[in-house]
Amino acid sequence: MPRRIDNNFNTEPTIKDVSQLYDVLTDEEKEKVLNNHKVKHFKKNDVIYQEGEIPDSLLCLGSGKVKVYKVGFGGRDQIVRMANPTSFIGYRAFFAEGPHVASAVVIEPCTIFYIPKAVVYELLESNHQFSLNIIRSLAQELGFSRYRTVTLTQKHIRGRLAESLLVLKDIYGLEDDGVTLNVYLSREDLANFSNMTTSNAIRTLSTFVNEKVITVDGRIIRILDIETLEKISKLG
Amino acid sequence: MPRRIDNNFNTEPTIKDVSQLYDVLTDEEKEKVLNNHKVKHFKKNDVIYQEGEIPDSLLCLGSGKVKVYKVGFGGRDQIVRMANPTSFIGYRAFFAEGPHVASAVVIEPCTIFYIPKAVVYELLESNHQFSLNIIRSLAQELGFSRYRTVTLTQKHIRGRLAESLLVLKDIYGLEDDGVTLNVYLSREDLANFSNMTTSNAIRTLSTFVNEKVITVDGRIIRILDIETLEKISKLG
DNA sequence: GGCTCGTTATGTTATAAAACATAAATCTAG
DNA sequence: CTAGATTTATGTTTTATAACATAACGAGCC
Repeated sequence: MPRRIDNNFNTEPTIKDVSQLYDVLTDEEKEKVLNNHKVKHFKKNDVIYQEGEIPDSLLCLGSGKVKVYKVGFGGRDQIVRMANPTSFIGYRAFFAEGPHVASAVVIEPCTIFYIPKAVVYELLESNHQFSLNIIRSLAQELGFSRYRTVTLTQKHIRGRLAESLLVLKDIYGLEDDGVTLNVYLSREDLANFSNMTTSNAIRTLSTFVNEKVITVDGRIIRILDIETLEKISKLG
Repeated sequence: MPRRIDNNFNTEPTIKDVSQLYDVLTDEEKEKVLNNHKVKHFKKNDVIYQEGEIPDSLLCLGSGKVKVYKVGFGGRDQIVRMANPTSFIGYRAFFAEGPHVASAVVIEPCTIFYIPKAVVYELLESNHQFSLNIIRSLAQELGFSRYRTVTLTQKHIRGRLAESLLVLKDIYGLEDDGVTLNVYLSREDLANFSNMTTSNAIRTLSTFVNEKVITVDGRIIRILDIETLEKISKLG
């Protein structure tokens, strides 16, 4: 497989990049956040948190890529979210004040900011715009989750996989060439994101290649014909 | 079919009953809400809101029962929520500041309180505990939605229907006899809640009756053996 | 009382997708 | 550089569930 391009090699992120948080704070609040957060680095396949753990900090993904998945019944996992910078991760459990009900694992090397619970709750109290941002994030993610429930239960395999590729494009974008999906998942992850077996993900990817909708080179996927891909996604 | 019992015949609800809202307000804020809300009544099968509409008020269900569903691809609807008093409805779209992506229809006669957008945003600004309640609600509902995504995609028909019956029991409870589900859905609604065809909902209900797990009398469902029902739900 | 329409019930057939079975290709570690 | 493990690929069989087809039942209406 060709080398992956590291888009962040020259820009080590800081918590100031988390605009959802930092942009709405007063100078005093910014000071508090800057002095009261930790930075951790994770490498590929590291576990960031696991189902059952109780969160004690709010986590922001500064750089890298993360999958969030629930362990299913027949052994198959369901990826419920693919997170991109700079968004909060594990924040659903944090704000529900309960345990994580999914696990987060690194797809691409990550920088993660940890803001202690007490600090976050002080911010929620002092800064209603921050609260509004959290509310809006949760509301949008709930909308996405319900949409996915319907598509994952009702669309056929081709539609589900096509949709997943389009969702990944929306989340991570394309590389400079305008066709290469800027995320490299195993067939198994792709299957777990699309609610199908790994075999069927492989098979269906192959048919997309045969139909000249995409090309596949290892884990690198190039979208050749996005209109057709959207049509496949729509028709189910 | 026997007469349905109206649990609210002697208690017309008011907005003061919406504890998630009213209990955290200051006297001044209570006054504002009391003077600035509308009450509407709906009868069975009425549409409260529809996919695509833009919400301009926050809605609270004072009494009654509501189904929230998304129109699927193959014509089959997916019920994404069954709402009970006294909870907010349609609030996901309201707080995401976008259109409704699902429709809400009355299952049992409803009283609904409408609080105008401007008033809600004033409250969010002045009362951080109210914001926290909204955040917690959304976070919990997102957790439920993701859980359902996994069960609806991975459990088999029996497991899905068993789980739906248990979820309905958790939401609406049982009648005084301790066995009768306190909600009366058509087989079609039950199917749309459980991601299956109406035929299969009918068929599977019958097998549960044969196995003496439940009894069915029209739309009245009695849970005879909840341990077995939980086992069926767990095993998929 | 008989009629119509929506709902419930049940049997049969078709099919999408899982499960199973190998094998080839690729990566990883010693 | 080789050996083992993991991932990808592809063909075959099995099965869960949708789709289809009637029919019985019940509620509301003339």
